[in-house]
Amino acid sequence: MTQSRPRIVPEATVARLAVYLRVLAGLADGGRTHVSSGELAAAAGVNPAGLRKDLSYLGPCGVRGVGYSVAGLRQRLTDTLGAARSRPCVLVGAGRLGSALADYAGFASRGFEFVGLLDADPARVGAQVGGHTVRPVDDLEAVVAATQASIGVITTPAEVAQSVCDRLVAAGVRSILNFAPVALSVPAGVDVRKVDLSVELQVLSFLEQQRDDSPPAAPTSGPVRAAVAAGAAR
Amino acid sequence: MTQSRPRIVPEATVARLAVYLRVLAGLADGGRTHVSSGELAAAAGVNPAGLRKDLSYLGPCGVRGVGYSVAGLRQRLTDTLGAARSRPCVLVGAGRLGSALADYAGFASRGFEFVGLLDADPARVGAQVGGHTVRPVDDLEAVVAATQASIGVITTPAEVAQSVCDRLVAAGVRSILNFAPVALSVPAGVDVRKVDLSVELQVLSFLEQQRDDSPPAAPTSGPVRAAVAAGAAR
DNA sequence: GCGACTTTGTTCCTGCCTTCACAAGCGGTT
DNA sequence: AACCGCTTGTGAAGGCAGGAACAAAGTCGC
Repeated sequence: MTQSRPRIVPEATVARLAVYLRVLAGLADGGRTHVSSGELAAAAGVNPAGLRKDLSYLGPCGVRGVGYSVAGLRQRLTDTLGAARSRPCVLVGAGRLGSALADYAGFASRGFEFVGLLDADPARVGAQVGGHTVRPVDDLEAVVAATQASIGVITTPAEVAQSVCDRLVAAGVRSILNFAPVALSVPAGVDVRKVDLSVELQVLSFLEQQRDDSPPAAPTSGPVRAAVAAGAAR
Repeated sequence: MTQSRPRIVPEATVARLAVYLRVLAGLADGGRTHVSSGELAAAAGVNPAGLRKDLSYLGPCGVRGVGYSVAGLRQRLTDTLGAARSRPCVLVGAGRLGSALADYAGFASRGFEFVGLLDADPARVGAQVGGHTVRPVDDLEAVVAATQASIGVITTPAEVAQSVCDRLVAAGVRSILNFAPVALSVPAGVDVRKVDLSVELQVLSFLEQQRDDSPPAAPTSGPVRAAVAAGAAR
C-alpha cells in the first residue's frame, strides 16, 4: 500500500513477477516460510541478480542474510500485479482454443473469471463451457456492459478479429489478449498482447535448421544459438 | 542455398520473419505480386525500417524503387525458417488445450504435422483428435523413434512436465514448446520455448491497474506504459 | 536518353535490458 | 557485546533491440 517510490516497472519485469508469484504459491503450499533469491530464481528459471533487481522495483521486500518472506512477498506481488481483485474477462470465439482457455483452471485460480463466452456460429451458441453458456456474438456489447468486463480475449478466426476488437474497444474494454494471427490496431489507451502459436513453432523450426547446418561451424562461439528464451512468450 | 554471408539472425527477428511469411501468404492468395516495406510492415504491425533491417539479414531480396517480390520473398523466408520441409511434432497431454492445438489448422498449413498424441489418462487414450488417435504416454519413446519427431509440445499439468520433457529429450527430441507453467531444465543443445497463458493475462491486469492509478499523474510522459508489447500495431 | 521519383539497404544513435561485481545490513554465535 | 557468514540491494558496464535519417539503385515518364 505504501509504495514509497512510484518507480516505473519495465514490462519484461512484470512478466517475470507473474512467474515469481506462481512459484511462491507453490512454496507456500509446501509450507515454506522463507526463500532466498537464488532458490527462487532457480525455480523461475532466471538469473538471481536479475530477480533481485526485479523485486527491487517494488522497494525493499527482503531481509538481508535471511531471504524473502514467502507470505510477504506473495502479498506484495499480488498487490503490484493487480491480482488482488478478480478481473472479469470476456472471450470471443468459443472454438476449440477458446473453450480450452475458458475451462483452464489456471486462470480462475489467479483471479481471472470468464463472465461471458461469445461466438458467431449458431451451432456453438448455447453450449456449456467451463460453467458458462455460449452466447451469440451480437450480445457482445450487452455482455460487456452488464459484466463490466475489463479484459477481452479474442480466439476468433483472423478475418473477424479486427472487427471483434473494435467492438470490444467501443464497448469499453481496454485490455485485449489476442490469439488470432493478425496485428490488431487499437486506439491509444488500449493495451494488446498477442500470443502467436504458429510463430513459436516456426522459431523452433528455425533453431533446428540452424543446428543441422552449423555443426561444421565453430561450436565454441555459439553466436547463432541466441539463447533459449525461458521467460515470457513475447 | 547460396547464403553469401552466414550472418547471425537475432531471435527477435526470427519471430517477426514468421509473421512476415504469414502476411505474404495472404498477399499471394490475393494475387499480389509485389509489396513495399511500408505496406508489409503495416500489415505485420511493425516499423518499416525494422522490417527492412530484418530482411537484410537474409541478404538483398528486394528491388529498389519497386519493392519485394511476393513469391520470391516468400520462398526466401520459407527456406530461412526451415519451413520448407514438414516437421513432425509429438504432443503430450491431450487435454482441452492439447486437443485444441492438435486440431489447429494453422499448424498443418505451415508444415507442422502432429504425428503422435499422448496422454497419461486412460479415459483419453483412444480418442480421435485431429485425425489421430490418442495413445498412452508409455508409448512416448516408441512414437518418437518411429516418427522421427523433431518437435515436442508439452501441454500436461505442471507437475509432470519436467519428467515428460526428460523423456522427450532422452528419446531424441531437441526442440520443445512448453505450455506447462514451469521452467523446464534441459541439457545444452535442446531449445525450449515457453508459452505462459496466465502470465499474459496478469501483465494485462498490471497495465490496467497502472491505468487506474496513474490518471492523476502526468499523461504526457507515459513512462509506465512501457509500450504495448509484442505484435501490437502502433 | 535523361531527369526525377520511389524504394531499398545501411549506418548511426538512443534507450532498455541483462549481467557482473561490490558494498550494506541482519542474524546467529561465541 | 563483538565477530562472522550469508543474503539483499544497488551501481556500473556491456550487449542488444528499435527507430530515424541518409545514400545507393532501379524504374517510370518525358
